[in-house]
Amino acid sequence: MTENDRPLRADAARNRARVLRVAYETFAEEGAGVPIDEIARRAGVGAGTIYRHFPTKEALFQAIVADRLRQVVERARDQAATDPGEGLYAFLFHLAEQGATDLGLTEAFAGSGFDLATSLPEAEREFTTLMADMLARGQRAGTVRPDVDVDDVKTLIVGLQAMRRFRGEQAERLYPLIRAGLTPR
Amino acid sequence: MTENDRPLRADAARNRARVLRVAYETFAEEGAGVPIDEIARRAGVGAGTIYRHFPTKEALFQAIVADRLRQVVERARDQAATDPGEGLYAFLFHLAEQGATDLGLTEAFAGSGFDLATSLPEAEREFTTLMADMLARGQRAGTVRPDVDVDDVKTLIVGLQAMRRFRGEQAERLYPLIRAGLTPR
DNA sequence: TGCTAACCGGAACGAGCGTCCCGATTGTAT
DNA sequence: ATACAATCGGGACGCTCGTTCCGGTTAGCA
Repeated sequence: MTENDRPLRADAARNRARVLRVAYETFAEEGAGVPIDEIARRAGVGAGTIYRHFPTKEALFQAIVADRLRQVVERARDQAATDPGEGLYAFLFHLAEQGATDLGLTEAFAGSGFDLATSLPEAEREFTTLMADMLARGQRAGTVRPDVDVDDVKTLIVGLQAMRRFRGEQAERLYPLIRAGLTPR
Repeated sequence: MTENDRPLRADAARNRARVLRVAYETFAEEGAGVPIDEIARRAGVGAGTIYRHFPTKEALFQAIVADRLRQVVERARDQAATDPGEGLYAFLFHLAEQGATDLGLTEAFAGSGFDLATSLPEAEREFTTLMADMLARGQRAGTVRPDVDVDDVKTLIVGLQAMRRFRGEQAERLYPLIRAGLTPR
């Protein structure tokens, strides 16, 4: 019960929203390593203002990642409903593209100094469930090998995002190849 | 011509070798981010001693990586000579395994704050040539798709090492899958 | 309008790390 | 054995960055 229901003062609410928006962009561009002062500068506030809304830098990063994950999961749900056979592939490659423009998300998946399952267990569980679902659908539709499991898909996501992050658009050339590897012979 | 041909004093030579050996192990375990003081402590010397042999931490890291690359290339040459069809696959998966126990090497390939082609152009060229060679052999032997090029292989290496590094042995389950993707249908 | 609690910016603090410096030590040539 | 130059260890310095603190400012209510 650390909740505080009293509504924020107008300026405080404005600043909080501003910080969130700027932090979102900044983590995406620079990754989790960016200094708090840089986010404060971009948002036009003092560092103290950020710390009044988020107890640590880590907490701010988590808030952003949780939100980002929610978006990704939502999108994937639509994808899966549309085409069971393609859902998993569309999701994988979409995630890879996201990783290209969102360094923070990539780091969250890779787990560099930040364990998703520990920090955001709820979001992680939702994400895993969704993936299991899409995988099963693909396997039923015959577009995905039956011997692939959820952990394999998670591993693949890490690899795909690393390729996309470090090798740029060059990585896209490998998507068909990955798909071929996942397809039953 | 920044060379200095005068032989090192006995203690200096001993320390230099000791630092190289310890730095090798330490970068492998902890990655390029490990403090110089930690390497100095493990080697039983002062930080100043390291700086007398290597102008910067970066230079020490480069020296280690260059050596590591040389080993990898040498091993790959043997591999390629033995079995043209399997050479590329053996090399890829060997590199992935190396990445598991050698964080420094992984970082060098991924290019996180360190561009191989710029820092060690010679080693990089040799590495690239070897890869092109193995790729061509595999394609001639019919075990590798003809539409794959050297850049694709480099991208794959980044992905494989990321998988191995962040997902541990779990990554090995995907090796056959990657191979399937690379094999002509 | 005036009061006050909430909020603000940014200076200050402390920890971590790369690099430099210097008085003490030691290898080596004579 | 002696002398001197090379080398050594580790403390000092400067910088970055997360976090805290505080004197000044402002929103919201009476």
